[in-house]
Amino acid sequence: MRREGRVRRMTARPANAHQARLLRLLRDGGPNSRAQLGDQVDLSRSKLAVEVDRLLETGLVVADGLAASRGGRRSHNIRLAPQLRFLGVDIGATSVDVAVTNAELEVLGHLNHPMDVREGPVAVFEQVLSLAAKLRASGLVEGFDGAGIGVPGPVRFPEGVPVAPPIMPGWDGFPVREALSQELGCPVMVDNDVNLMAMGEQHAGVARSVGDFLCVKIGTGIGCGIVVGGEVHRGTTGSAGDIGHIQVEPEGRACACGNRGCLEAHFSGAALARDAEDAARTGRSAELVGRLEAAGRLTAADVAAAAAAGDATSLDLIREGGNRVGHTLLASVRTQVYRQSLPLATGNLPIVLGELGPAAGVIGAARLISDHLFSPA
Amino acid sequence: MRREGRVRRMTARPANAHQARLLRLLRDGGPNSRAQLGDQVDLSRSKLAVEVDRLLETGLVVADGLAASRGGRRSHNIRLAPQLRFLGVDIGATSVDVAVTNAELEVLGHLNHPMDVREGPVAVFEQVLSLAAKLRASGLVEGFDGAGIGVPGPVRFPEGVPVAPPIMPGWDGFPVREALSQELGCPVMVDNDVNLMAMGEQHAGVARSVGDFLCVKIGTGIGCGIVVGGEVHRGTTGSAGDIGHIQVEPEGRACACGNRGCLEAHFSGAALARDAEDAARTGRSAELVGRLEAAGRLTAADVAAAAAAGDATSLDLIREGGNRVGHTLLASVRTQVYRQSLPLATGNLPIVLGELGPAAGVIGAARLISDHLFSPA
DNA sequence: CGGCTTTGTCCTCGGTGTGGAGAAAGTTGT
DNA sequence: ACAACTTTCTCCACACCGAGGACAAAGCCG
Repeated sequence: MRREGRVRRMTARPANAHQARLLRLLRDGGPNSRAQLGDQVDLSRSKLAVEVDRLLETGLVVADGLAASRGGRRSHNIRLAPQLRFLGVDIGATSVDVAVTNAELEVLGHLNHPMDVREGPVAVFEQVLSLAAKLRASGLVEGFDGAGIGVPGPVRFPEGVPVAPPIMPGWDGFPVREALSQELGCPVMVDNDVNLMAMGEQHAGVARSVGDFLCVKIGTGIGCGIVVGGEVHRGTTGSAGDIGHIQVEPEGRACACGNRGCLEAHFSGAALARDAEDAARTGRSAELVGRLEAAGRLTAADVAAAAAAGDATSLDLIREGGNRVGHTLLASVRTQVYRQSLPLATGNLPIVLGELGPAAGVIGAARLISDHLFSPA
Repeated sequence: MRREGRVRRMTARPANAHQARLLRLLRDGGPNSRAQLGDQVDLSRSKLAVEVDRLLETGLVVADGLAASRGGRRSHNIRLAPQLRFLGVDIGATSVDVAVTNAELEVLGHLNHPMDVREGPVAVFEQVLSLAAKLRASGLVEGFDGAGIGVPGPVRFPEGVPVAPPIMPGWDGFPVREALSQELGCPVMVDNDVNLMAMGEQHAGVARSVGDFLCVKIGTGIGCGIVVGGEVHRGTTGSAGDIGHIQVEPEGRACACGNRGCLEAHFSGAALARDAEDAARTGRSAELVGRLEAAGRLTAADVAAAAAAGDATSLDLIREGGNRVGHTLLASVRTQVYRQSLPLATGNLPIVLGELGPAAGVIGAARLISDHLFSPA
């Protein structure tokens, strides 16, 4: 006997492409009347009714009252089952984000915890599960119907396993998908964090209704999500967007990956150093002023050292760097790109900041798993 | 009454996706037995028989004797109608290539004629039609069932119209597809020449069975064909692969497009100059030796001037530049790419020369139109 | 020449989607 | 309040399509 009040988790999957299509329409467009759905799918009314009825039987969608009239008899509203829950996990280099969404990918709860990814998969997973438990305890959710997870490095997508990740060597080959699926008892999909950020902005952010775009994330590392024809392009090895370690300066600064002159080592580091010198000159941090006078200039390493020594300004710089630098950075990127390319190519090429911030990753993760579950079995 | 000996041109189109699939299998795999086709398409024998019979009725395919036994009753061979003919046209900056192929895209005849694309669409079309007439006169073909044409610049693909092409300003907005279709009396598709080169190498060249690759063409200009998941990616404006006018040197050499420091202005020009100095030092060309002694160094402009003055070596340099430079160039590109990227990304990244040479463009053009015609109407 | 395999054809049968008829449920105008 | 019109939903008959089995034809092998 089923315990009362207990919510059955999603077991069914769409039986065919039509049902999958309907589920995605309801996910992306929210509740819809049967008639509205009919306008969008090019099926006969009878066929549509059959498919909707089957979805109702499986419990994936539920009836939701009557829709407003469009001039005649009112249609019945349909929506995705309200108790469906997806878990979105975004593992960054220095923190993990965990969020729970409904089937329409609206974030119902979101937690963040600072944590170094280099502590390894076991420790990070413990943290992820503890955050997920906290969300569960809040009463928003009794269980998860699926989970998406992003990691800061290349992923062999079909298996959900990181491969040769430069900034998280301990994760190489760790069966992320398999392990998390075991722990949570639900389907899991794994992807690169920047790909998920791209999917998040595509679903609910600045890239809504854009079919082709690049999503560049400048954080601890630099990565690039590539969306072609509405689909994320991962490349054979899952490293298609791994632009952080392209060499931009032949004999440049040493990088964590072992090479010299990587984009990542220069670009994000240099920006941080510039900001630190600013802070020193305006006297905001005695610690930085001291280091500046001693060395004549500041580097990213100085900021890191000052932060380790407890300097609040440096900590702020590191923490907020991404956001604060954003707008100036954007202007300079725009200038460079527009000057260095043909007007035809850039004429309709907006370069803008993402609008979801830290939510992009977890929303993208939820979308990843929903795309997986809302596809024919 | 139909005149005797006259070949009816292709009028039918595949009626559904299954037929389209079969036509492409026959195009790419040559004649096949019904049984072999059955192995590849996942249809019941009855269904397959029906679709093949319908294709036979339309005349798109013909029976072709008995296949070898595979241990039991021998199957009947099927092949694409042998009289089908596609015209492939490749308009380069300094010459036009025109070839005729059968339905399996085998080149039956190929003509080249030096010609400056800047003479404009009317003059170039006249030349193309004259070359096509010459092929017709050779008896290989009585008419064309479709034509593909490549032009050296961005194309608005659905309409088949060049847009803002830097090296052929007179072609901007000229209705290439419409005009050629009128003249030839058959369906025509238009694309960028580098995209067609990529399709050619994909069909019959070095990129066979490769789903994702870039095809870089270094000629008068520099362009890049982008193939993602087996499909050419053109971008919204058709300028996705237009890398020739990316600025690589902030205050570099002036380019025909009006900017300074374009990849195209530097890269191909510099290589040419290096080769010219070589030629001068080894005393192969008195003209170049003179210019070298006068100026201390040689530039692409010097080579052009020497060629204009009738210097044979310079003419050869310009004409054969692409091929001869190929291998050295390739080595240097390889070195740069491999050093500047992560091993994961480049581990399985061959960088090789195309193997079709000047045939790549026309084969790609034939493939473009065959893809169009061998798709559901 | 007899068994075995493969291929082609025919036929039946179940599933599927279309489109019409008609009822149910609203809106608008008088 | 009522008539006329619109929209939505359900039911049903019908055409079509494709799968798969039965069987015949054609070939191989010993």
